[in-house]
Amino acid sequence: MALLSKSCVYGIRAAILMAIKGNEEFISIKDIAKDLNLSAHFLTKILQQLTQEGLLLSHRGPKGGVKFSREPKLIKLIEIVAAIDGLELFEECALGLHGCGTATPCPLHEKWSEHKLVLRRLFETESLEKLADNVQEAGLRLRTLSQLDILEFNKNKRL
Amino acid sequence: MALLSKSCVYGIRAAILMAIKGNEEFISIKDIAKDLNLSAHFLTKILQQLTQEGLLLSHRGPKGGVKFSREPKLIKLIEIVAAIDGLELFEECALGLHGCGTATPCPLHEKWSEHKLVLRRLFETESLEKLADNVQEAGLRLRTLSQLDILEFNKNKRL
DNA sequence: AGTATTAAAGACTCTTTTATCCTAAATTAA
DNA sequence: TTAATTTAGGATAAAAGAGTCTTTAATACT
Ligand code: SF4
Ligand code: SF4
Repeated sequence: MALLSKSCVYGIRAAILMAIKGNEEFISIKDIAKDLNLSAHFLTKILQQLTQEGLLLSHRGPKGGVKFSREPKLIKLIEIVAAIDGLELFEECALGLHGCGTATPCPLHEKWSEHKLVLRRLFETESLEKLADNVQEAGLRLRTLSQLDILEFNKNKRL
Repeated sequence: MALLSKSCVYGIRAAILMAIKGNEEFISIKDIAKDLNLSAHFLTKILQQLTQEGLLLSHRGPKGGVKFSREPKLIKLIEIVAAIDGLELFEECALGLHGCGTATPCPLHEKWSEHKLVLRRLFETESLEKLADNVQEAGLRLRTLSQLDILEFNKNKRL
């Protein structure tokens, strides 16, 4: 199990890429998909969710694409996670018990609920812009790697 | 996305139940499944993984069942997670990038790798016995709830 | 020896996630 | 107005996860 679904990871990567490109004009999803080495159709579906949540604005036709509805600086990672995976991760019990109540807490309750909060803060704190800066500084590596890429990487041990 | 797969959660619940029952004799999987309100066949599959990892001993035939290969006191939660879900959660990047290297870290690297460690320590620290005690003190609630149970719960708002 | 009990193993089904493909609707530009 | 471009949306397919069912093998008890 990964922490986030693949869709969510792709969504985050796309958002970081968009933040890097700035938010001046609409960016075509096809271009983003090409940069990330993803299927454009698939990415379209994912970004649709962000559009429906009001995080992105979209525009059809030539010169169309998507852009953030507000400054990337103000958009936190958790907003993207919430739109795609939901907030379950930060709100549910690690043991998956329903009918939670602090009156009769299940095992792990204390430690996990404390931890959930820390995790949540992490995603609430990180803004897209900060991540974008970080990517640029360190040398971008957002691209989904194909099998060939991985072979290449293993040969070169740097990418 | 949940933190742990359902199989893993079931495995942990079963293990806690077993720890509560003590480790004197083999416990029948059918009985555990009944207590947890799970399919016995399904639980068998899950516990098989723990047996194959050497965490449990199994024995067929009448009076057969499973028991821990060592004291529940010594068994940490992470061992069960490792056997069922693997350690990916504690070892992989939150953004799912391959070819990780601290030389050219991807965004989130610092925060997430720090956090991964905390999460790992949490699972490394909690022993089955401690959880079992906790369950008993607070009033056991390991049972998987059926839809009927949930209705019932919502009526009573306590379980 | 024979029967009942129990885990192991594998075939199979159902659901969810991931991914692809095709068509429709909106929009721009010529 | 026509053609090209681009997101939206639905149908479908493939893969993984969750769960069921049947058969087999081991074991204990009579
Ligand atoms: S008691 Fe705590 S850990 Fe258990 S379900 Fe409730 S919040 Fe989650
Ligand atoms: S750079 Fe850090 S976060 Fe990125 S893949 Fe490597 S370990 Fe994971």
